[in-house]
Amino acid sequence: MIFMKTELETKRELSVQIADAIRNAIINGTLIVDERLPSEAELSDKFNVSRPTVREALKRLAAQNLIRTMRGATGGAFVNRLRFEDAYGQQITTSTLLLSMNEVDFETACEARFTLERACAPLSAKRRTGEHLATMRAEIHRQSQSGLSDEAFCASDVAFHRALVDGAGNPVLSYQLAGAVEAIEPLMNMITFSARSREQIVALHTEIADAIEAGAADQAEAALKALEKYTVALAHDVAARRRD
Amino acid sequence: MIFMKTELETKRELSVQIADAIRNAIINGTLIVDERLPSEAELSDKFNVSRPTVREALKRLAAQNLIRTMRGATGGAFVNRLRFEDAYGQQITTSTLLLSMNEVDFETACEARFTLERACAPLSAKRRTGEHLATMRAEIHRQSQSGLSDEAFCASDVAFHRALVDGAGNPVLSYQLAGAVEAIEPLMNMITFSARSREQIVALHTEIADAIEAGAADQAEAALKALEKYTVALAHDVAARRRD
DNA sequence: ACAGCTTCAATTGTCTGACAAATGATTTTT
DNA sequence: AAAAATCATTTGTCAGACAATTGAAGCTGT
Repeated sequence: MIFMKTELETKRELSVQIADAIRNAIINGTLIVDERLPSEAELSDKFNVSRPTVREALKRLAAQNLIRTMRGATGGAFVNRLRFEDAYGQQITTSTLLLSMNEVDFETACEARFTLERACAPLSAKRRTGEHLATMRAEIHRQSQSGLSDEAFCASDVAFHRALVDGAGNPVLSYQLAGAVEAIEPLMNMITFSARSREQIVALHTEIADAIEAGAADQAEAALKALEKYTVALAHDVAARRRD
Repeated sequence: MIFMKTELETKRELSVQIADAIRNAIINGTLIVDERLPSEAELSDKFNVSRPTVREALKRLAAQNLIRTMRGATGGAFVNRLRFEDAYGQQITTSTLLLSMNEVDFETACEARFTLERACAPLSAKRRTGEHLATMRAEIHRQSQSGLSDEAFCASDVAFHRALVDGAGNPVLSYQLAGAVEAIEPLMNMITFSARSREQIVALHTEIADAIEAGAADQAEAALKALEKYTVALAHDVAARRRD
């Protein structure tokens, strides 16, 4: 069995130590994907702690998506295959909180997001499929409809940019960018988009989609740069109006 | 008080529902940084569950760095200010597991990493401080010493590239890149670096540092591109030799 | 032999009640 | 006034119990 009857350190909480031990076993490959961990009763034996303590440790791991648990005779805790989609959620929550709690100003967040996104543009121009293009066009169309709430407009904006990033065909990039693109949405939601500014954004989105379709990386990067500049300017306007 | 005596849904586990409720309160600002949550006893009352169940919920949140707990008369659970440094660790663990569990090939991971890193180069060329440069030079020096283990060489490589990224002076970028740069290290560790290839890498690092120092963004990007190409080639050699 | 039903055993989910350990506040003592 | 002892509160840990779930095993009727 994986875990010897080992005595743990003192000082730190037992559930933390146990969670660490299991996490390390997962990371270094001692426990492999879909492998079943010992039952809670067995683990309490192995680590010489009570079942509630073991459970707290397992809940810590579950919160990180490292294990899943199921009840029943064949149930138990299993090492989870961490999927990109699952990781998106964590990434977005963490990034959102980081921005809101550390009072990152809009400009900094915007710079990070567009810097990373521009980096994806050349790959996307080369590799995007028809589906990516279709999504981008569809979102542009949605954005140009009147009567769209600011939230819906922002959500569509996110969808547009994710299609652009996904077009690069690199899941690692998509994962990394998920945080950057989505975390900024709450900040964007503070902006009120006038008909005039929506029009401008739609025009830039169209320019981007055209460039991606044509395989014109430079053009896409330039349009993204213009979009960043315009977005920051909009945010400044809002801030200025707030001060009045 | 924040949480009304609310009845929860059925089906999903209670500790998950409670954790979600508190997490949402943190995200939407109902609970602010450093605010103290009700004691475990109070929470069990509020949610009509037992204390172990409340504790499992709190441990889930603690695993995500959303709260910290302290014992004693004035202790309790407090909303944690999520710091960038704390988030680095999570990001790296998650990214590492994503790569190893999803069998992302080296080339894809490498492409993502260098694509993002190249995006940081222009900003770093503009804003890097003397300290960033000094770190880069020091790591280059370390890398050129003989008798360095492959692991130490890789670790120094990571430190070099982090200094480059940090030079951009955008904490959001640094955070995002931490995962990309560090997660690839385990994959890099499978490469055996010959004296010849170390020499080559050191030369490219020097080229990068020179370009950053001179504010020459294009040159830095070109050198990074060359480094990516060389790294991928090295990995291919290793794979080819393995097949023999 | 096979399909459907019942029973069973293992496992997680939840509860109760208790005690230990830590720790700031309070009181007492010097 | 300073130091020491005490206290109250809160988290950490434990033991034991029962409920709920669920696949497996066994049984039954055809």
